[in-house]
Amino acid sequence: MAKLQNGNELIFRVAIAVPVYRLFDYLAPEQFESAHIKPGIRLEVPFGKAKKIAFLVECVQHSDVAIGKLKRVERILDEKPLLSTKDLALLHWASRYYHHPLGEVFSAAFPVALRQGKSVVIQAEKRYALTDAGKAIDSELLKRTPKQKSVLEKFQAHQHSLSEAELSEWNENWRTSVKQLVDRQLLQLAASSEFGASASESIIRNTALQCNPQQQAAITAVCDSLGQFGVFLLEGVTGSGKTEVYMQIIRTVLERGQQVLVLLPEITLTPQLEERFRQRFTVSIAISHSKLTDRQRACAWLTMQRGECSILLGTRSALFTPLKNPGLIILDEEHDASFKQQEGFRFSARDVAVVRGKLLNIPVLLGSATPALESLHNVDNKRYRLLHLPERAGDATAPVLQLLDIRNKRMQEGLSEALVAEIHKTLARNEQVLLFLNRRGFAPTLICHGCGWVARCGRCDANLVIHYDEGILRCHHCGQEQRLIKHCPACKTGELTPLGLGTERVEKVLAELFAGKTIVRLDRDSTQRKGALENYLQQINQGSVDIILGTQMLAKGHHFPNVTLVAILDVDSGLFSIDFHAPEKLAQMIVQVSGRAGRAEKPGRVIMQTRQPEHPLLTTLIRQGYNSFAKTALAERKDASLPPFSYQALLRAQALDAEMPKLFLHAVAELAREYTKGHTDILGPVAAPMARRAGLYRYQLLFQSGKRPELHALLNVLMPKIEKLKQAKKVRWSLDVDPVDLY
DNA sequence: AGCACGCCGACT
DNA sequence: GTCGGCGTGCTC
Repeated sequence: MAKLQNGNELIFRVAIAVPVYRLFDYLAPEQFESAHIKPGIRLEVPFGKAKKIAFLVECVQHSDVAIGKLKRVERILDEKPLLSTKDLALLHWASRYYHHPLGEVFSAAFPVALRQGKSVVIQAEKRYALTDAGKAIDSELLKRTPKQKSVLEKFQAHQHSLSEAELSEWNENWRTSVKQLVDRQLLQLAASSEFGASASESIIRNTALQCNPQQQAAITAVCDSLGQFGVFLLEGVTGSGKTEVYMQIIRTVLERGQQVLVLLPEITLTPQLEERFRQRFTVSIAISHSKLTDRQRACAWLTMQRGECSILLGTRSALFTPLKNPGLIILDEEHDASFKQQEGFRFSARDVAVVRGKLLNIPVLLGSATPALESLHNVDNKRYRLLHLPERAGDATAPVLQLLDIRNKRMQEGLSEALVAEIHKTLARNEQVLLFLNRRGFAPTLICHGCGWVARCGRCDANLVIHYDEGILRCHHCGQEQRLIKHCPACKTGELTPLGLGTERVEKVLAELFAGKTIVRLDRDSTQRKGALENYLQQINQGSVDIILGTQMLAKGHHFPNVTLVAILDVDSGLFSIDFHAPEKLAQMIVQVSGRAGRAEKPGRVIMQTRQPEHPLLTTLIRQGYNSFAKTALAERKDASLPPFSYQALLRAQALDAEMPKLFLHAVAELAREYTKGHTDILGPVAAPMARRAGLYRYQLLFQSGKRPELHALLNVLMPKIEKLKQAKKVRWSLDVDPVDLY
């Protein structure tokens, strides 16, 4: 029934993943079942020369486009929408809030396979489990078939089934051995879904740990609020037992027959948590992050959508996964900047999670040892409820933080004599040392001792970083590389000298100073190889490593129980950034790195080398802790009318031409001034902190208002006009609502 | 984002 | 005389 009663054709208004702030109208397909026509269904439509997948937004009777120009929907792909009405409302909200085209927002919510129009019938990946015979057998009996023996041991070490993906992650060549073990009836194909454990069957596998009163209070607070919206900020230092709190709350949610979405900032953190969850819960757990194949992600998405799986563990992009029976959203390490998407649809997974929780009427649990200032502010204004875990669980004591004044001290490649002595003492006690330096490579600068020439990137406003191991100079911003040169290209005579410190360089001096000790360097360069990080972590935890040296990567999640001394080699570099977020990020980094030490019975110490021993950020943090720092920092933000006491949106523009981005933003600023009525400040345009990157010149324009509605009202009128601006066609531009870094 | 249309340089 | 460079504009 394509015709309406009045003789007009029914119009399908759809969203398509193109960077255009507009929906498209189509004629209804030749034939369709009107009962199936619900917002959110996927359609195949002709678009320009190509066919595209579109998402139905609404059906209307009239189109502003001449009827003759309308094309017809080619095919209806779904019998019913894959997203609930509430999740569709969430996407509409996100599109409006982030001023991003609805089609692209829809696209972000779907896994690639479904975005491309694939059918929802996707083969789930196989899982294998031990048979009773497999559980009972002594693996030594298989010593003549070592490959099968090791596979068997892998299964026996876990109490649960393993998926094809997990096996591949462990060892690429598992298939033959698994097949042989299946033939010997030691392994079997696990039930396609472990979910649906009948009520009589237990959801949990092993018993929960004993909780302290604060943990218990947190568990009770969230559990009492199940079935209604509320945001909880679970603040607990490393080792305070946040994960145990999560697991006990999850158990209650599962017992209610509901699902849980757990978001983490990084892929590297998923295996640990997955393992703990699998040890605890019998229900099936889906995983979703960018290192998985499209099929695996689509599979995780669909099993959650159908309610065949109870827990989803994923990164930022898993936020939009539909839940048949939503019960709870957990977002761990909520302060982490990785939750903010930094390109395209620039959403904050934390903020969208809160809105989703509100729409679904379920609680949202945010966890961190170092909550974002914004979240603490939301506690102050009663939007979030604080759940505090002040103590370290068990007997572990908190590490002692101290500043090491290195002014006028003799330094050897960034290491003061005092620090070297401390490292020696620690190693003598057979304990591990962890050194943190947030700069990879050998040295950040190559300078000519003769004429002052510096190796610069030809495409960015940045110096090339020396990577001695690879014999190259590399730009850390655009990735461009060139061979490491020996002679100055400018004066031809001068000697080229590395200036500054990177992890490679510190590693080299450590090898000299602590000859005979095992040193492991953990940074993006040393862990590029698949499985390299896991390998190193295993070595470290087995105690075969004495000194661990690394970047950022060390600050997140991994625990090093035998580390008793942590040193932050260069804390000062974080003190002088132009970005107002820098002190917050630095304080979080210090506390997070500190959390790596002193977990077991051995107390930990944290030494920070500084030339600013009186710096208020450092002294407040050390003497009074993160919360006092946060109070001070929030007070400063308030005085300066910075977020969270004001609201920002940053318009960025870049182009090959040096002038166009500035001209474009000037035109926008001029337009904006016509509409703002003084409620919103228009700051700039100014050159971006890195004015040129990957060959493109970059400018930015900041909008800031004390009232969010004012800011959004301005952006609402501005965006369509920006799109039509003639200068807009000569630059690449993007809007970033609530920017977290001003680069 | 794709993809075609369109007006200026080195090739059979 | 054409092939093709990527600037510009459109997609219901």
